[in-house]
Amino acid sequence: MIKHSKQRDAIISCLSDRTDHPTAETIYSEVKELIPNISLGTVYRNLNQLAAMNKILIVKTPYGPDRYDPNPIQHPHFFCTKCSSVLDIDIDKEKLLSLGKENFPGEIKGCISSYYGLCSQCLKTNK
Amino acid sequence: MIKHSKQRDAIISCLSDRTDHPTAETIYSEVKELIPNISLGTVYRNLNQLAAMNKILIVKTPYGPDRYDPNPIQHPHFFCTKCSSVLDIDIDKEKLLSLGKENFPGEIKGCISSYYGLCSQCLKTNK
DNA sequence: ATAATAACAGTAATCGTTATCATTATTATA
DNA sequence: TATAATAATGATAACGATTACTGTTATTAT
Repeated sequence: MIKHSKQRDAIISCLSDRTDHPTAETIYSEVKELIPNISLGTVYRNLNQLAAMNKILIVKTPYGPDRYDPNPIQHPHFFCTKCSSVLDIDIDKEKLLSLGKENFPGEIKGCISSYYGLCSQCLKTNK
Repeated sequence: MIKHSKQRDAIISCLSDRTDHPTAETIYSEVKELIPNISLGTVYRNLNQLAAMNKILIVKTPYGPDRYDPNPIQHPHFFCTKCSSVLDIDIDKEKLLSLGKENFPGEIKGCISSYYGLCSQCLKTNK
């Protein structure tokens, strides 16, 4: 049985409506401004709980700490190797899955796709 | 300038010709039978060095420790959620890349694709 | 043979994350 | 509304995987 908590509320409201896929540490330091004595463990505990309830997504990164996504549906991400930003990348999930299912003898339940390279910002300033 | 070492030789020969994508710990305990006083740090140092020279691949897993692949060319993997085995899955890399390139404004340099589900072994015994 | 130095074993330290535990806050029930 | 049950908390310790350090050993160039 789940009980209401202002910490969880603050974490959810910090994460929703953002597209930058923050780390737990980032969420922690932002929520800290509203609830100064919140602890990092509370942030992790709630993020894990929310992910277990399918309200958010944990985004595993090739390097560095996990990032968190307010969109709970698994979808592909792009990792900029220059500025480390994490972006959504619009790819039809079914196409990715069917590519896997074509030649695999087991049962494919899902797919985590991570693209990497330079984001459009970095591509510009790189010039 | 790189110097020869029997430890590195043993690590390479342990990893080559296997398809099970062992962890550093697995490689460590197997090489230990030939070189009993080898240390885990040496295994990690050499695996990282070999990966930096593009002789092997480090396979990041959604959960658990990294795995190592004697095939240095980045390619998709399948993770069995039941037995934790890591398998190669035969998917055309170019198809995956072109799916990403279609609608992305930056420059895509590569793609790490991780499929998961039940391997054929587990699918059978699951019945 | 000697000198230079890459690689080593052993171990401490790091990072990101999870677990523990006594206390506090929320909710259900009397 | 008071009380009891317990979920959630803050603080901190512990964890797993990996990396960094340090004095010693092995390999290579001279």
